[in-house]
Amino acid sequence: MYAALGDVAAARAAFACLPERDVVAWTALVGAYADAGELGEAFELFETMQESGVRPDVISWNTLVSGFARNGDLRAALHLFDEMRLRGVKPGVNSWNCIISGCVQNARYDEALSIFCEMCESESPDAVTVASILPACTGLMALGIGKQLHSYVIRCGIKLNVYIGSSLIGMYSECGEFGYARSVFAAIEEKNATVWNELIRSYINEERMNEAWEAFRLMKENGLQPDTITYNSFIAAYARAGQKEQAYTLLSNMVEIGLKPNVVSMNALISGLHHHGRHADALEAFRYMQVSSDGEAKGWALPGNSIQPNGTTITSVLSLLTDLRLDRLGKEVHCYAFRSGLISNIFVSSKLVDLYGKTGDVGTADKVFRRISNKNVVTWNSILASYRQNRKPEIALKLFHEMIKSNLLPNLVTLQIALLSSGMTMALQHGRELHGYIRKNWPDGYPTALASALIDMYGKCGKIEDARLVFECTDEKDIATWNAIMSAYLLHRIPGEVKKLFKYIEQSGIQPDPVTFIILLSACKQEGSMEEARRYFYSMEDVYGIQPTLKHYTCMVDIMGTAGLLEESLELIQKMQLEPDGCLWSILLKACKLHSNLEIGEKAAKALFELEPNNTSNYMSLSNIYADNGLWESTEALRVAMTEQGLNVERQCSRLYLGTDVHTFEAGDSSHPAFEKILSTWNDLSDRMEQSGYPPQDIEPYSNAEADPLSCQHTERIALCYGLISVRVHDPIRISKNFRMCMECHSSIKFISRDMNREIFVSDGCTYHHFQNGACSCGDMW
DNA sequence: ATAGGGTTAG
Repeated sequence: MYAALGDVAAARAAFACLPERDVVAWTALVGAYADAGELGEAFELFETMQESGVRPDVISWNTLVSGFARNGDLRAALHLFDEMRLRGVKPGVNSWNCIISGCVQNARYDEALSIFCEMCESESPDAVTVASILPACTGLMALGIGKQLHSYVIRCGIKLNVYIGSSLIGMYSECGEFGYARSVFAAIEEKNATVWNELIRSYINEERMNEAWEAFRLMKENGLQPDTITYNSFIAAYARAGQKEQAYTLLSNMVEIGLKPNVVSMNALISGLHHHGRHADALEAFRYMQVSSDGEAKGWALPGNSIQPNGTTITSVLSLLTDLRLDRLGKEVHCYAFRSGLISNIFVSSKLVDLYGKTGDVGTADKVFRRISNKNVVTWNSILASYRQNRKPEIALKLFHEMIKSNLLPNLVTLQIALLSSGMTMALQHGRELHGYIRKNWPDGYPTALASALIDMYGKCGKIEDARLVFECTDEKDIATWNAIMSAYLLHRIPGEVKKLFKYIEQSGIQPDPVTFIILLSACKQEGSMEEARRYFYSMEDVYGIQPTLKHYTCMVDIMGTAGLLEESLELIQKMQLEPDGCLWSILLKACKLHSNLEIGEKAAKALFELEPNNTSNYMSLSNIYADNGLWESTEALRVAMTEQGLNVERQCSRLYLGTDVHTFEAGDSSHPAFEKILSTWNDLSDRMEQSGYPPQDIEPYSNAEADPLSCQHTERIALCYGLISVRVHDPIRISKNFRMCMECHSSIKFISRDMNREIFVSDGCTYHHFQNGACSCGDMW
């Protein structure tokens, strides 16, 4: 009795008074401790029972197994289940039910199903088994197995009770089989609130709100009171639809009829509104339940109620703060997660890695990542994406290999990030290895999303033919596939092919997306065909119903500005319905420089620095403009202004790819073992350039270690020299650097490509240069 | 003495 009441101490006292302790008494005590979550104690009692000569029977084992499983230690539960069989105790149907429901409760649906199959070899599943395994089918969207279980229930004459019935409705409704869901509902003789809730949810899932409310009314008519879960389902529906007022009305309705909104109600509000893009409203909902640092409730809208955030809350909120780039509040939530222990929730910790990665603090992202003990694929994907987004793709690739070594299987997202990272670093060999891996794991054709990522990778690695091959071999092309091949041609400066591909798109009736037009407009820019760009730009809305975004306007300003139509560009900016951003102004600024239009140029610069006072790259581009015009004093003034504002400029560095090895050359760093050789190689080249009549190269590659961070520090020359020494003669040299190349480097590499007869690729964050025979694919425009 | 359903999340 005490065990059932959850009073462990009383149960223990009662147990101590027993004159005789049989297996039933011992097991009851073990169960009491297991229920209380005191697993260590439960296990010790189990041992003590055996030491005192009482042999555990099958129910004792079941008690222990389910105790561990329910308290989240599935590993131990599985181990005990094996141990039981090793000790010659044959598991009964109940034992199988214990371990299966344990797996399901821990969301290990695949494991649950395989144990279920094992069970079917020796036992017949009963009503409890079916009710336990059905949620696994729902979780895996395994409609086929679910249907088989349904027919098993009918065939064996198992009564369609509320447990099996509600699980079946849930399964069918989750799999989109609403008709089946309704007929199961009709077949349940004694319906309870759960069954009605499932029916309502099936209507909500089908977006039939009128029927959902009709069911709500009928539920009451049949004498069943809607409960918190009923209301939460409606709240979630309205929040997802962005209907904040309706959702809040339901909250107060709940309170009026004496129901307490719980943490799920609030989570539904937060995540629903967030998904609908109502970020401010979602944040407001969280503030209602926010807890201050001393643990006191700051103010929950409904008096007398304070709802503690749980793992789901924190996950949703972190996701929201990431989208809003509110890293300061994110840190507060991080502290809260730490204090409350929610940090051990894998959803929470993965989201934290995401947050820090997306807000540019990859160092903290890495620290959080390292401390996660139960890393899964999503955790790894988060850290890989963080490094990639923070322009450290070579670390992303290194971690990818670490992940493989730790025996975790990469998923589609992992492979996408790895391919993107390979493309970014031009790590062709990595990319090829990934391609091999993908072919091996999807022998009958891989998902289209991976095809697009492969096309992107080959394009960025300079292998346009391979990109084309993957494109041609992809049967089910979606718009992303087309965009990928088009942007590969764009990268290789073959705008004619981009437009040709778009013609196919038009002819085959595929709907282009906003990205398609960015690529198209950029192709027009490469060709300098302004009229065509205009036509595409206006056809977006008129023909395809796509609203131009800021990026499209930026392309247009770029093209028109380059063509010298500065007044018209400014007009376009002023006429558009969108707020111009820094990027748009900086493009206009560049065009103004090109045509020496100081008047509009100053307007653009003023707007730019107002918008992004802390963006170092803006100063970079302005500095480049000054430098190109020989305005050294202005460059210096800019550098002083930046120092005064405490801005740090990212160190310049170039990377050279040798197979899967990456050599990094940072500005001012002469620690490379081949330093002397690099220097002498450069001196030789310098001499040869001078003899050939190239303009004198007055910049020593290592001389300006502490120099102005805004001027090019020519790290690509160092990388190139090392490449000339170490890359096999007929292999291309691949370099990527984090800043735009300067004019001098560009012309000297052109020279070297002819003089040394080498193929050289340089990606400089602005564009992609392919040097061959003294020419560059960028046509000297970048 | 053991086992069964529903709302929120990447």
